[in-house]
Amino acid sequence: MGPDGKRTHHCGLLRAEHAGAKVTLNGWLETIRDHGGVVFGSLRDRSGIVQIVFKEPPREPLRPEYVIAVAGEVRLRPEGMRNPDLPTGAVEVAVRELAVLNPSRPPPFEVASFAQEEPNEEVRLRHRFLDLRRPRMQRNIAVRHRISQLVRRYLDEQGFLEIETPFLTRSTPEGARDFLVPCRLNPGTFYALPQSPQLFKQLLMVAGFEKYFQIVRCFRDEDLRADRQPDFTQIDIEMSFIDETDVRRLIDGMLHLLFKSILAIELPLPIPAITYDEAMARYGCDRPDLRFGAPLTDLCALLADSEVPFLREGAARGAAIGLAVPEKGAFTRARIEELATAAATDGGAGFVWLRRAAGALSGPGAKAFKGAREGALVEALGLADGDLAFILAGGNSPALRAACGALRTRLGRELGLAPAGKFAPTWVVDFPLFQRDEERGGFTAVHHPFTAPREEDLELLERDPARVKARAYDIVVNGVEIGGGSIRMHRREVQEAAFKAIDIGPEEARARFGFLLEGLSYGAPPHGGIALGLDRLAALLTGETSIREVIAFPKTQRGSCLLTEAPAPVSDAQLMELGIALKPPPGPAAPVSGS
RNA sequence: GGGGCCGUAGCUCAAUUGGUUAGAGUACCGGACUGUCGAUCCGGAUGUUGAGGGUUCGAGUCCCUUCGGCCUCGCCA
Repeated sequence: MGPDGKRTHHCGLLRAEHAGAKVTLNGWLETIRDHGGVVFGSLRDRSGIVQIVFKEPPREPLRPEYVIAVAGEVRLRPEGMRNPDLPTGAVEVAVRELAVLNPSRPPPFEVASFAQEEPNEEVRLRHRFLDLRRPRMQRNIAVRHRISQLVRRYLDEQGFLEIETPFLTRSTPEGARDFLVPCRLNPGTFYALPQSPQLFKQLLMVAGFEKYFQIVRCFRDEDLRADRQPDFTQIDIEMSFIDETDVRRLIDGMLHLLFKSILAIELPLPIPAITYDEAMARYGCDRPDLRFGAPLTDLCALLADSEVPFLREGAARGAAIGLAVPEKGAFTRARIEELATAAATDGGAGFVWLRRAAGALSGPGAKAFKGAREGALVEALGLADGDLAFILAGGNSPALRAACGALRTRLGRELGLAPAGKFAPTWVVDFPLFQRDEERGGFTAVHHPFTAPREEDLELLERDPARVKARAYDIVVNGVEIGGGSIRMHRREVQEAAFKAIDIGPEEARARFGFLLEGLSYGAPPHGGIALGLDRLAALLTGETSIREVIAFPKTQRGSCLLTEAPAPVSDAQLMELGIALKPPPGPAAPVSGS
């Protein structure tokens, strides 16, 4: 070993062909197995694990997670002592020299590759540097890297330019809550961290770059979820002189490349599309999980003359839905009632349920389907033997659909209806442009206020905004929204008309988005784009259910980082410099001290 | 802001209906051992039961408050 102990080889790459080689390895000691006369260790670096052997006891104490350098000779292991579970299992390194580069305190949890007990997430996040040392996390982070690199190369080959946009920018109080950053140079003013580079990428199109992309951090101050962090990463794309199909084919190709490179799965192209209306009708959800069937079935016609009052009345109001799943007796009666009750409550409806077994219907709902109606129900729902069916009726149609959609998702999860390893990507298209704002009245943009309406709906913009369809598209895989985008309005008049439809007057539009309107009036080309959630994509491709598993340093549900303990108070001096005074915390007045 | 689950040794968990000194595996410390590979064997030490309050003869267990983690509804153009 040289004086610096630098490695000549990587642990996980040693093979029989290296036998006889003099090597120096650096890494972390995974385990130490001391037999008195002979001592074995497993040495780990990023590439993997190899066994090291000390024929004489090491002079320094060795413990798990010590960082060491060893020099010695690669040897074939004696016959019968190979380890078939290890890629390096045919060899071992006989150590002649050892240097402890750095000892380690006993780790709070086992880092070793064989460790089965998963420490709880709080402990993992508090010691994230150790958690990330575990093989699973090493792999996840490496896959994420692969995705980024593949995407960069793909888009570069397609002629895209990677262009950065500012993080310190202007608050545009549409959409999510902004994170604000006080500006010292102009007391009382604030930057906002971008919710997305939306306006900048459109202006880059005005600027004539034609094809832009960026793998970029976005910031939204909203509540967290398993698939939502306050700062998250988008693959952001914008193109000029294109239509919806161009964007979709571009992303089809990107996903095909990613699935092939990372999972060795050949996605059939083109990725199919379903309209928003169809998704809502069949799955009660705008991001349906198409890995399994169990579509919602409209039973209004079948139930129009039902003897059961609530079924008949629901059908008359256009709110009667049936749903069948291959349950095969997996649920208890109580569980079925629980699931149905929850859905019925959410949908403002009543319910019955029944089973089909040995060709006959049974269960509390069976008596509502006697005689001819039985066959009609079996056919309508495609009821097979072992199926469980829910029939919900009442309330209003959209609410009932949503409730049934949630029920379907839940049944899919609890019954394991989605085959493992299956991926069902789909585009969702023809979204409405606007939705009613229940709180404030009027309309808000479904996607964002820069999304173009369909050409044929332009005249509806003023007359009947609810019926305007958007040139927007979401890409959904296995019930997860991976990304979404739209063709934008590139003509100023259309953009202003759209603002008007969502009650943004000319002054307000100028104040908030003046620079965009300006840009649009100087020869903006037709353009559109999309943004994909890199975190969600990485979770999907690693098989993780939370994006925290593919983010090196994620935040908890309360938005704090358990490692750095951010967010944290700042000093009075810092606040003073920024011209910021904190209000006293709310709550009961502090008791008078003393006496 | 609402609903749900959870918090016991460094870690993963147990602890009967509220009842003796809160246990186990693992990690840790000491010892033995020349072919293990999650080594084995012998021995040892390890607790603010998240925190605070209450009920009770007695609380890990019941009640209230609070802190923290997770899931979820709202929210997330």
